[in-house]
Amino acid sequence: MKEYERLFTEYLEARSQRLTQPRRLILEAVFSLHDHFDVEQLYHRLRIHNEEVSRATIYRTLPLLVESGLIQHSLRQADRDFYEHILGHPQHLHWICRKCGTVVETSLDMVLPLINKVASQQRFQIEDYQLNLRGLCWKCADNENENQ
Amino acid sequence: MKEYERLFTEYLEARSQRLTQPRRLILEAVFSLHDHFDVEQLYHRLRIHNEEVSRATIYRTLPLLVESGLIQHSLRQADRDFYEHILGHPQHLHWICRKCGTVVETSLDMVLPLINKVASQQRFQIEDYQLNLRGLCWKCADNENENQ
DNA sequence: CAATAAAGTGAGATTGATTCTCAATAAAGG
DNA sequence: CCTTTATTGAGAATCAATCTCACTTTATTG
Ligand SMILES: [Mn+2]
Ligand SMILES: [Mn+2]
Ligand SMILES: [Zn+2]
Ligand SMILES: [Zn+2]
Repeated sequence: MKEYERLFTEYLEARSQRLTQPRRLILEAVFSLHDHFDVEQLYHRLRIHNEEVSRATIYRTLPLLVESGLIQHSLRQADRDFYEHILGHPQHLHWICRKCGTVVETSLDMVLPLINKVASQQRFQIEDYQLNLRGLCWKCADNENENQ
Repeated sequence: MKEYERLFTEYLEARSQRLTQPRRLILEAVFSLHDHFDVEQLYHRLRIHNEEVSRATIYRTLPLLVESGLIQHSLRQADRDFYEHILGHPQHLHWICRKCGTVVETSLDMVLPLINKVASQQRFQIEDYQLNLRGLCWKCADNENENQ
């Protein structure tokens, strides 16, 4: 049994909830993706593999995965919420191009200790890191200059 | 003439746009607020002062203020976009309590040089800083423990 | 293996922030 | 004034996210 299955089961059982078939399918899909995803992408990913789960169930399951610490809501783009699994993934910065939508990740190693220090100083329990920089990637910046 | 008026006028004129009465009212309201605000708050702020501007115009003006560098879209909370004016305000971190909604700001002085360095390395033009940490403030964390 | 209770699901309706449309109005420049 | 161009307001439209509720799974018990 994979670790994320064990953790999710534990989380659910502690609250008298069940690891049902739809939830298991969503969990597997989430960990099969290695990129940021939104509900629509997850929905189609499941359909492609003939694993039909309703959108409503996806919308209901994502908060459970967030609460259990397996995924994180880390971006908002094009009026949609994007998630990514975080189990085993170090926190990072997101560089989001407002024009082409590309998302680049860079290390937070230099910064995380400082952030955690501030957190403990004010006794703040961090649940989600949303450390996002929006602007123009170099390609799109070059294009804007060309076309004035 | 205040600096933000001058800057906004310059921005508009460079694009053959006009500093109209509604836009001027919105601009003044934005700089009269010293906190994060959303469209609804701005709308009511204006109404209170008998300065009626339609929501549509507010929604149309905010992107202009963002583009001109006077304000920033820095938070999303309770399904709403929140802005704050940034002219003369140093960038900062946001600590957002998911339970009571409180937003605390802390300095970015230690971190900003590192971020800017990474930005120039990858030639990324930053337009908005959305450096947000979500979780529980100490008060809400204490409450959760009390009530198990 | 039923039978029962509790938790979960899917389809479709609903909500609500944001965007769009378009006729009417305001600003700029002669 | 007059003309041109930009802007506005009211209400309709959009669409991600949430909610409702009858039906289905799952777990438990005898
Ligand atoms: Mn990421
Ligand atoms: Mn702020
Ligand atoms: Zn780009
Ligand atoms: Zn709180």
